[in-house]
Order: sequence, then structure tokens, then C-alpha cells
Amino acid sequence: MYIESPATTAPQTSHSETEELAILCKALGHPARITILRHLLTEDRCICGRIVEVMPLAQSTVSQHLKILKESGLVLGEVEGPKTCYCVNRNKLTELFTAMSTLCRQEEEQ
Amino acid sequence: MYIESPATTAPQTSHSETEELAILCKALGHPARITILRHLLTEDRCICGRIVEVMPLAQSTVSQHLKILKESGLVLGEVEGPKTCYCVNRNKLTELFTAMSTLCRQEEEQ
DNA sequence: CTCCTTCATCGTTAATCTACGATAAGCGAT
DNA sequence: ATCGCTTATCGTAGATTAACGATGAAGGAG
Repeated sequence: MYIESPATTAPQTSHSETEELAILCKALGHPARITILRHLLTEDRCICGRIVEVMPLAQSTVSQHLKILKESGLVLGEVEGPKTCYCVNRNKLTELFTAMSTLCRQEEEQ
Repeated sequence: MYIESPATTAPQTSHSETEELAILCKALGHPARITILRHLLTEDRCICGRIVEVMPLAQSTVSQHLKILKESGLVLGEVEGPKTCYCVNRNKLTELFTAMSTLCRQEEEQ
């Protein structure tokens, strides 16, 4: 099972809506991480090594980006023997989309 | 008139869709900048000094955040005598929302 | 048990970010 | 011409980020 918020990676302190959105935006504030997220969305589930193959980055760098995505909550990781399978946390992605919608449509209120 | 992309602040090199989204997300990857954007959306137009009053940050720090927002294209600045009036670039905000929608809804395709 | 694969983590370096005070530049008013 | 207001920029310090190679841990295969 995918664990939503492992205590080791996501301290899960309480954030304001603004802080939470900032965290998610920051996680997507690098082209490599957007590419990874896109890849995970099209592949649904993906082994870390497969992502490394696709990206022009060292394995350790990709692992670091994955860690940041995991810490933001946008991505979930599941250990499968020697491999680690990643997938997108749809709930978190929806949360991001909702928050972004609220922000972008704020002008229309009032 | 508000200038869309002053050559001095926005080099306007060609970016891929992923890079462009990353730039916009990075610009919103700090709570202070989200707060500023929100404030500009509710106030429509706003003098820099007014933003400084609202934020718990030094004037120079706010000015720096505004510069980052300007460079991303999300915010436009217009000099009015000794003051500078800021407003949100609705086109860019829509562009961000569209790109985010495409990203978040990618799962539904295929 | 020993290799091999897979991946996270460590250590490092260079770059960037964040925050601040201080300063400079531009403009209006006196 | 000078003063005061407003804002951008400079310089700086500390923290964080991004990239890499190297190492280590965990599990499967022989």
C-alpha cells in the first residue's frame, strides 16, 4: 500500500492555505520535477530506474527530485523489494488544482 | 500603460511549456509572493508602499519579491511619478491556470 | 554465501534564495 | 535648489538548492 504521509518524509505540520500552496508550487518550480510528474501521470506507476532512463540527470539527482516531490505530498513511493515504485498522489494533485483555481479566480469574486 | 515584458527585466528567451510552467510555479513558490499576488487581485491596482504596509517584511525584501513576480510575468509595474503601481497580468495568470489544468488533467487523457 | 541490481543517502561544490540595512535615483513640493 | 517621499538597487550574510560521484543498504539470483 502507498503511504500518504510517512512520518519520516513528511513532518506534516499544520500549514495555512497560502503556505501549503507555496509548498506545492515550489515542488513544481523546477522543470525536471514537472517532467517527472508528467511521466508518472502517463505511466500511472513507475520504477525509479525507468525515470532515470528518461531524464538527462544522474541517478542521485533524480532521486533527490523524487524526494522533494514526495515531501510535498504530490508523489507517493512504495518499496517493492529492491525497487521503488512511484505514483502520483491524485488527492494532492486535486488539492493543488483547487487551490490554484481559487487563486486564479479570486478576481471574479466581489 | 503597463508594459508586458520590459527588456530590462524579462529577457524573454524561448521556453518550452514545461520550463514556462516551472518558472511560474517557482515564482509562486514562496508564501510572501502568493500573499502579494492575492493582495493585488483583491485591490486590482496597488502602490508598492501599500503592499509593504501589509507584509511583515522590510521594504527592500518586498521590492525583491515584486521583482521576481515581475520577471515571471505574473505582475506588471507602472511608474507613476515617484510611486510605482502594480497589478496582476491577467493573461499570464490565465496562462498559468491553463498550463496547470493541462498538467492536472493529463491523467484523464488516454 | 556471494554477486548484481536498485535505490537512498552522504559529502561536496557552485549557484541561487531570502532577508536585511544602507544607499541611490526619481519626482513633487516648498 | 533643497527637502521629503517612494522605490529600486547594492552589498552582505546565512540558508537552501541543484548537481554530481561515491558509498551503503536491501533484496533477488546464482
